[in-house]
Formats: sequence, C-alpha cells, structure tokens
Amino acid sequence: MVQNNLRRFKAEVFQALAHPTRIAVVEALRHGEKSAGQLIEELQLEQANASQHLAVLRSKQLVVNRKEGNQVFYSLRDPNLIKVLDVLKRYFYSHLSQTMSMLEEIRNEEAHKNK
Amino acid sequence: MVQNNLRRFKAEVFQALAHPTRIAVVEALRHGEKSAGQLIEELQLEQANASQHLAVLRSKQLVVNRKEGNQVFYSLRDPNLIKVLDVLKRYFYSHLSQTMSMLEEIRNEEAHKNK
DNA sequence: TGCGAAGATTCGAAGAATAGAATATACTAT
DNA sequence: ATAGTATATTCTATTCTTCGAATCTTCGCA
Repeated sequence: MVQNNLRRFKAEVFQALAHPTRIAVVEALRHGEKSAGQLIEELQLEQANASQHLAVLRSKQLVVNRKEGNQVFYSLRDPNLIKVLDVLKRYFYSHLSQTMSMLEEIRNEEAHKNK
Repeated sequence: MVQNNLRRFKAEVFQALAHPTRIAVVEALRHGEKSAGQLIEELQLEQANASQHLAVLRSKQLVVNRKEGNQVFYSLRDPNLIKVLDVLKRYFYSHLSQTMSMLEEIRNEEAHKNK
C-alpha cells in the first residue's frame, strides 16, 4: 500500500521531467536561480507556455520560487535532482550507439512532420 | 539542435518511467530477469495491461526480452537505470516531510475518488 | 491614479496515454 | 491436427497533456 503510493509519487516526479522544455528548465537552473524572464529568453519560450511548465515543476515541487518586486526567481529545490539527470547522462553514454540511433529516429520523425 | 534532440530523448526516458506500474516493473527487475507471467503475478496486473506497459518499456529500450519456449523473460537493459531510481530515492529522503505530505495528498485524492 | 512590465491563470482544441475487452500469435504437449 | 498456456496486439472509450490565445494580477513608477 505504502509501496504503491510511493511509486505513484515517483511516477509523478518522472512525469514532471517528461517534457523537453521542463528538462531544459531544470538544466538551466543547474548553477543557480534565474527569473522567469531569463528562462523565457534563454530557452526561447512563449510566456504563457513557460509559465505553464513552471507551474508543473512547482506543483511537483521540483523547483521553488521567490518573488522580488516584479520578478519571480526560480531555483531547484534540491541539487540531488541534478544528480538524477547526471546519472541518466551516464546511462546514455553507456549505450551510445543505441542512443544515437534513437536520436536519429527522433530526427526522422521530425523531418517527416515538417513536410 | 543536438541539445534539443537530446532533451527530447531524456524526456522520453522519463516518460517511460512516468507510470507507477512501469516503475514497479523496473523495480521488480532490479535483481534479475523475470518472465512476463511472474511480473503479472507478483504485481497483480491484468495480462493485457502488463503487456502494454512492457511494450512501452521495450520501445524506449529500458528493458530487453528473451524468449524461451512459451515464455518471455524481461530484464533491465542497463543497471544504471536502477541508479537513477536510487538517486531519486535519496532525493525523496532528503525531503521526507514534504514527501510525506505529498503522499498524504495522494492518499486523500484516492479517498475522494472511492466515494 | 493610471500605465507598463512581469508572470500567472483560464479556456478550448488537438493530440497522447491509459484501461479493459476482444482477438491474435506462438509454443507445447497430446 | 487439437487444445491449452503464455504473451502480444488491436480497438474503443476515457482521461490527461500540451499549446496558443485571451485575460487577470501584481508590482513599480510617472
């Protein structure tokens, strides 16, 4: 029972990370806080869209925010989150060739869509 | 560009893990391979549903399978995957109180639905 | 007070993910 | 061949996600 809820919780964290934009945000915050505006600029996002993704990250508590005047600064709630991404990176590298072919596939899908 | 595809790729891996059942499967495979049937029994899943979730894990290459006669044995493609989960566990523990309240929330939602 | 900037929220449409039911496939043993 | 067991696939209804457009809120400043 507890096991089950714990898994649901883990699933929610993964869910929060299951979008390229949100991964980009987390990576952008790796070395410290940034304002919503900075993130939008740096990652070339639409304002509303960025705000929505930030809301997801907030709701799953992967990031925390702090208001300062007109701006809202975001930072990672926990540096261990970066470790999760780093371990994942190692996971990729240990299967480079397969990773590559998967990327290739993604690229092809892309090319397909744009026709 | 490459950055972007890489993030998409990471997102796909997280997506694959973004379901309690699939997390349960990965955890169940932590110490070695198991047949689909064993997983179904151990995790109390419906056959079709289990098969669908396994298909997701396969398609993202988190697991590999091996046929032996009538049965199909699954195992993790890479032990680093377990490390990802382990790091995540550490992540939980470093925020135990918040984790608890989140679990509490999940439980409440649950109670709500079952009314 | 009123205006502009920074963010957040809400809404509707489109697409993706999920569960279960039914069906299909592949093997084994008779 | 036939039946039975293990697993996969397909279909459908439902729910969840995502996006952009529009709207709101809050703060700072003239």
